[in-house]
Amino acid sequence: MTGRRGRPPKSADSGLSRERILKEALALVDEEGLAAVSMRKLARRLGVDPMSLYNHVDGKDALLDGIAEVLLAAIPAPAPGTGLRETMSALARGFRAAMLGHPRAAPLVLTRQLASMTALAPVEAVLGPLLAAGYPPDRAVHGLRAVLAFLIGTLMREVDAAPTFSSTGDLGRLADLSASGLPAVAEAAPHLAVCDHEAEFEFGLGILLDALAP
Amino acid sequence: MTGRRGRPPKSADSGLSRERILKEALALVDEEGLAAVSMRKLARRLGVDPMSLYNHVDGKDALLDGIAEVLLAAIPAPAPGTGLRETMSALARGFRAAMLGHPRAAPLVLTRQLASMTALAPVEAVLGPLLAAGYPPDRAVHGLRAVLAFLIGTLMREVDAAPTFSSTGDLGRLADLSASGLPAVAEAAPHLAVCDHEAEFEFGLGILLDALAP
DNA sequence: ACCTGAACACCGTTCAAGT
DNA sequence: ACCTGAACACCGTTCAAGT
Repeated sequence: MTGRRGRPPKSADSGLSRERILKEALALVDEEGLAAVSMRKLARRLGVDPMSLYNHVDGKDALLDGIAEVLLAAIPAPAPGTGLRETMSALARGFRAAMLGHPRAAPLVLTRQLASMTALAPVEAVLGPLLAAGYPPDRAVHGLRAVLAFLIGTLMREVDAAPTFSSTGDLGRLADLSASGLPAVAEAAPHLAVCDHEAEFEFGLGILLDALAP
Repeated sequence: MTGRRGRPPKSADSGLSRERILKEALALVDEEGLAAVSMRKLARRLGVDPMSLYNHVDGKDALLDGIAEVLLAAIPAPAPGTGLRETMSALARGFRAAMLGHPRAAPLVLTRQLASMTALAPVEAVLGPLLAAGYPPDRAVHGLRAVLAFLIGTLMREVDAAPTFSSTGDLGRLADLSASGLPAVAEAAPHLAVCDHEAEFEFGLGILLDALAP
């Protein structure tokens, strides 16, 4: 019984691991934003040679996918056995909360093609009640995707990564809108110049859930 | 009358202009994708020193914003005077068509914070009929934003920039889904493994328009 | 007013070498 | 198995110089 299971401490055991790398990468994104992420800077933060990262992660793109999966994994599974509407609503809220917890990293989830199976648990949680409610599988998938599209679109805006087509709340903007010469824009200017994300989210989600789970 | 309006051909008149730069940049994105865009490569294609671009464009980020505005400007204004539902539906289709015409550039529109007034024309076109139909301004803006969020989310998926949470149509995937051990996922696997974008778009848009413009 | 080229401070990744 | 550092082929942008 030598302990250590055949892993002699030898020399440069830096304690690096995929998990530690992803955690530090997420912290870096939270602090400095996506544009600031580089393999070299991340290595510096970990006190390690840049090339060491490649022993645990497949390159920069795989690193970003990894961060996305960490975020995705934070979505809580809804309590089983509750009704269709409650389940869908809880999942949507969980998704939103997970993204708003890391707004600068959220675009990684919202804009990347993720191959992972990580996200299948939420899919199951939505699809189950839809099928149980009598939806034929193809319509259930349509419904799932419609809600997902709305979620992605709203969250991109909340996270400041999507076009508002009108404003972000600064004051000069209100004047611009009023003076645009477009009558409807001018009339709605006070509302275009602000965005209550919470209300926006509830409004859209309400429409979709009314249609899918009345 | 000297003609030439005080612009002597002098020397290195390269014929560069903001318009020519943006056009070539869009072509570059169409051909090689967003990741391949660099000031230096773009300059090479234009037969010009990289730094010359900075006389017409404010840097790489402004260049990307410029491309996005070119795309946005391609959305046709809907015929005025038609009904609420027709107007919203036409605009949604026009937006979608403009993005699908340049799928690799579309993320620039869908994921960037655009300060431009370029997009106010479509906003006016939607808001006008909503207000005329008796919507109070705040609810009209809610409706506008809900549709926009759905559009952004669906288009991100169509353009392969968003997570599907299940698949992209390859065949190994279907097997994975069926064998996932998740009963609802397995039952819906054939539908999760494919995505008829047209049908998906109509389904979601239909729900929203039914709620907003019945 | 517009164009140029050298220079600076960065990148991601390959490869050969170490332990 | 994991870590290192030199090297390669790139980046965006500043600045001084040209016309």
